[in-house]
Amino acid sequence: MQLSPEYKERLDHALERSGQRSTKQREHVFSVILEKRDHPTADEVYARAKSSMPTISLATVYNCLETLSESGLIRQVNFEREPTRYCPNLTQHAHFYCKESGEIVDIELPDSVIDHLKAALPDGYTVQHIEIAYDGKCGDCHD
Amino acid sequence: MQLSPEYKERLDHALERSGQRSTKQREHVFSVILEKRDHPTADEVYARAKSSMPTISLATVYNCLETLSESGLIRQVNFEREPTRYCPNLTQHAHFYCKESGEIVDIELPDSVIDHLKAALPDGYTVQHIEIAYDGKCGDCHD
DNA sequence: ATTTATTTTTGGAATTATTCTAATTATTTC
DNA sequence: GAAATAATTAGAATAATTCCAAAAATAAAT
Repeated sequence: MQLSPEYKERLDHALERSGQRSTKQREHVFSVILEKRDHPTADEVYARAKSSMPTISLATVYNCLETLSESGLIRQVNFEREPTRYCPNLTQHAHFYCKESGEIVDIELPDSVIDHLKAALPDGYTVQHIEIAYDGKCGDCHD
Repeated sequence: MQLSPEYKERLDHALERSGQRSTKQREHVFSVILEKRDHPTADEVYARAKSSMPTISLATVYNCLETLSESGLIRQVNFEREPTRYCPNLTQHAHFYCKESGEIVDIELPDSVIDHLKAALPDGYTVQHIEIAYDGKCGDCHD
């Protein structure tokens, strides 16, 4: 429930870099996301955050998630029309959504795959981000 | 504005296969999507559909897009939290979203790329679909 | 062919995730 | 510590989509 010194420092630096203040709420939301390394929705983050900071509001959770994303400390993950989820894993990875269990699993991707994907683009295109989402059935959901 | 015989047949077969009826509205929505091969939202489809079928309702457009998707005649495309778009290109392809022009471009992907992506999955996982969305700047938007 | 049963369409209301607003509170700067 | 700036809050507003119940269309059964 407490942000480790190195993450606290990372947070402060990232916020400073983008000209924003370090606040109790931002720190708390960040710690909530780091604590259980899954892919919670804003509502879930709100529920978890409230348990040790009962006065925090949903609007603030949305605000914090937004600033954390902008500062590059977390990532947003979207599946179809479902509510946006938030992810503290900053490495280059894709997401696998298991239609059976609802589980979302990070899939680490070798650079070579990304290179191949970039090579598929027409000349003159510059890429900022590639979002890759699998769906299917995860290992636990097989017989 | 008129569905060609081969597409009419394809529509009827696909609907029959999934136990649904062929209706004027479904046919019309399908033709609207095929006519201009871009990536319209439901609202845009509604606007285009109304011009030659003024009585069609937005709810029906949503219904038709849903049944066409379920029958495998069109695909849904999602970018972040933006409204769902619909795409008549059924080949294996990704989408490039140009942040400058808003343009969405189909990117054809060689099988090898898909194979590499599948290979990145842990053992025991089965994939149903892989959604790949690039964003960045397209060729037209460079100096 | 009519009747009966099943699907679709329709317009509007309801839902849901998210954003906006204006007032209050906290943080930084002078 | 006072003034300026930024962040938080609660609740209202928004926007895409879905739900609903009645009317219309299509198919099946007599």
